[in-house]
Amino acid sequence: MDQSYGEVNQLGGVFVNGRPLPNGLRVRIVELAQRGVRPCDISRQLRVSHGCVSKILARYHETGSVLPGAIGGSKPRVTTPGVVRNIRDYKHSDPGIFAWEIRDRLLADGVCDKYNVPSVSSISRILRNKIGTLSQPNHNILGIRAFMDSSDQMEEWASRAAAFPSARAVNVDKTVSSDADVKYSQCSSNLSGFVQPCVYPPPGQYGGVYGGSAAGYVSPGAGWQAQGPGFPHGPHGAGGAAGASAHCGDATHPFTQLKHSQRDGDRKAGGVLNRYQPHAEALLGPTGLHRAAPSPAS
DNA sequence: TACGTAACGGTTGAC
DNA sequence: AAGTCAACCGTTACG
Repeated sequence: MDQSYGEVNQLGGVFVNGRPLPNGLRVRIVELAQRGVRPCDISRQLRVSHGCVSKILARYHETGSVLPGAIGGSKPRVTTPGVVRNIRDYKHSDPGIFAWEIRDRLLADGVCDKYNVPSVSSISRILRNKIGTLSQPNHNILGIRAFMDSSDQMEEWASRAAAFPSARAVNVDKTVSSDADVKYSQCSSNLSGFVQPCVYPPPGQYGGVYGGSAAGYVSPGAGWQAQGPGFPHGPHGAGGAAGASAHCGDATHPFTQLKHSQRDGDRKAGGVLNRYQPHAEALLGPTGLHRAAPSPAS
């Protein structure tokens, strides 16, 4: 994390490998596209690779959000102690109950919703590895104590196509960058009316770097990411991000664009983004940058 | 030439 | 505390 940030692409633009373009630049891309500027021209004008322009526009059209997805983090577990306890109760009250019946009951009883209910296979595993052992005094002999082991949760998630509600949404603002405003604080644009370029926090950041030529590049400091805590726990989401503000010119605006998006299909299909956040639309507030008719896939 | 996208190398954050 | 893993990123190259 040194000053070594920043590389220059073929167009002379500066970027940081692995990090999202500043929101301001992302907004700018969408703005230009809405004005009818061709992607190739946007690419040249902003010195952003056409692939990136394509991705951002595709993402925007698909999800209505210009914001990057949440980077890093882990999936929230679904087999919480409470859920396991319920499963155990169901099993005790009806030893012959099937996993799928337990699943149904978890939903029916409101223990879980469709987004965080464990898969049948997960329930089976819980019954086998946890509940089963709990009722068998000799389970220690076998050393089967892996209660809520990590492999479990991963497997659960893998088997679970369902999305996890707001958990993901909340993660968005962590990548909320700020720099943008430095170069792209155009409150006048119609898009800016919806989304204020967010703030990559503090000084020394990377901001101002983007979109310019390499010559204009000022080695950014380490403050580039003032990301909040990870999504599962952090005060993200509408609340968390609402607390943040974005600068637009010398004015500050509440940052509200929290909409998360579906994965762009980079390497893996169906990123967590979409899985975690079926309710993302709810977060696309009036101030969020949205299309006329956002239609999140799925 | 313009564009979509797979591959790649990188960062991030929870576990 | 450090390592692993699976998300995400933007660039590049290819069709």
